[in-house]
Amino acid sequence: MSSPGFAFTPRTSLPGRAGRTGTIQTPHGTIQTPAFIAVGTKATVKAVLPESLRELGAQAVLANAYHLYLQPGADIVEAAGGLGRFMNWPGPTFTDSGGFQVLSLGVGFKKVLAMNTSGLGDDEVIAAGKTRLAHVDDEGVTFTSHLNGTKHRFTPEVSMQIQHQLGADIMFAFDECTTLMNTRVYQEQAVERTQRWAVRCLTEHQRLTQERVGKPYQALFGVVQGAQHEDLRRQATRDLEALEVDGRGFDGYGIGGALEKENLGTIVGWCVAELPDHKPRHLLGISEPDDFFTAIENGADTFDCVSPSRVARNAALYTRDGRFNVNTAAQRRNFSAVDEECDCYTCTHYTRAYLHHLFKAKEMLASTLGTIHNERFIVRLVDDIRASIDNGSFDAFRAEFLGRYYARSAVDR
RNA sequence: GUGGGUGUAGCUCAGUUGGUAGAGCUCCUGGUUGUGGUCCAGGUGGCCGCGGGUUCGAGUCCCGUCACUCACC
Repeated sequence: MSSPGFAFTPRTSLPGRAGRTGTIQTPHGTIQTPAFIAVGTKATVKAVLPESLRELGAQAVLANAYHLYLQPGADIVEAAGGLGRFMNWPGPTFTDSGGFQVLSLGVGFKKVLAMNTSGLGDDEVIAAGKTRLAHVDDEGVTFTSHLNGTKHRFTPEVSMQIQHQLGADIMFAFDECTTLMNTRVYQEQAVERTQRWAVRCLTEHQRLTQERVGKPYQALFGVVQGAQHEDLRRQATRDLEALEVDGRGFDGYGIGGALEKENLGTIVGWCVAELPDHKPRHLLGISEPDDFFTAIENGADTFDCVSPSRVARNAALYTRDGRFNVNTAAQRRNFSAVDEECDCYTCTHYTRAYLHHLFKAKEMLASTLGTIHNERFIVRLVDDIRASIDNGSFDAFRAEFLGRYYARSAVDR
């Protein structure tokens, strides 16, 4: 059953593999896939104007339900006319469910190593100076706001209500993200919990969709967990795909959770193998150049990641010859572009020496120019991969791009 | 001129009863994968103003000296 205003149409397939190009149709425009979705957690891609985002080729923006619920509040965004209207982004929008915050506010991703989190008290310290701000139970998650310490409770229903108010074209089901440190037993429990939550998300989503007549259709993606375990991943995917409420299932899927570089392609492959061709697959939180090729080859269609913008704000910039820090002494008198082959606003108007100066002087424009470049670099890379699939040169392009990017001659990056 | 204070890393300073020096910032180099990120980690860098003395040993105690600074003449 097709959904009004939302559809995915595959175009070209990668011979012998799951990779493909295609088009996602949303009420606010189309997305050519594979595509990189810019992250604007708090209804803004930090440091850049929406006009700049559009100019650099971003096709869509992803915001976060947890952050916008806390500030300014989902009702405000709704009253403004929805996320896109509110932030002046006319194109397609996504919202994440807040599920990831179960992890990032909970055990603290990569901040706490090998700590057994079960059975700890309420205010346990999870790292030097860090107090655990989220606790999971079977019904939902209790958060302590990182802004003002107030208590909040997210359930699948609450997340869906918030996301419907935010009004993004594509929403994600509320899930529990785990780490590779969790035990197999815990991973099983988390997957089961995520599945039960998925049913509730879909049910609430259908209820809200029917209730909100006249509003643009909002698509809902289920999220696959299961960490590095093949049986869990496959079962979780099958269970999600089998779900239907009132004759309607998920519109697409997110692949989330614990992923390592080494098994990323394999894990995406397991999930994709259990999914139908006519629904898009979003890989959550990935943006390293080699990861794109691997994930796309194995069937991922869209990506989102904070890395390009976060890293840019700390002076790390991408080039065809690898990433480098523009705030190092070597760039002080370098009057060439960040990347001579880049067509972004930053590279066509400014020099490394100028960016070096802006970063050293802690000027705001440093973040803006750096982010414009990094977002463009990543968007373009994925665009180029898409083009390479369409014209049959994927493997050649991969070999050329990665060979150069990771060559690390290091001499004059 | 007299009396007091201060001289320790590029900068601002800490150095306990004497046991061959530390912090923050700067500087240098990394890192950042569904944003708890104006952030994290590591590193370079000192004949402790200078010269004597006491002591096994002095940034620490004593004498002298220079510089800066405050107050009073």
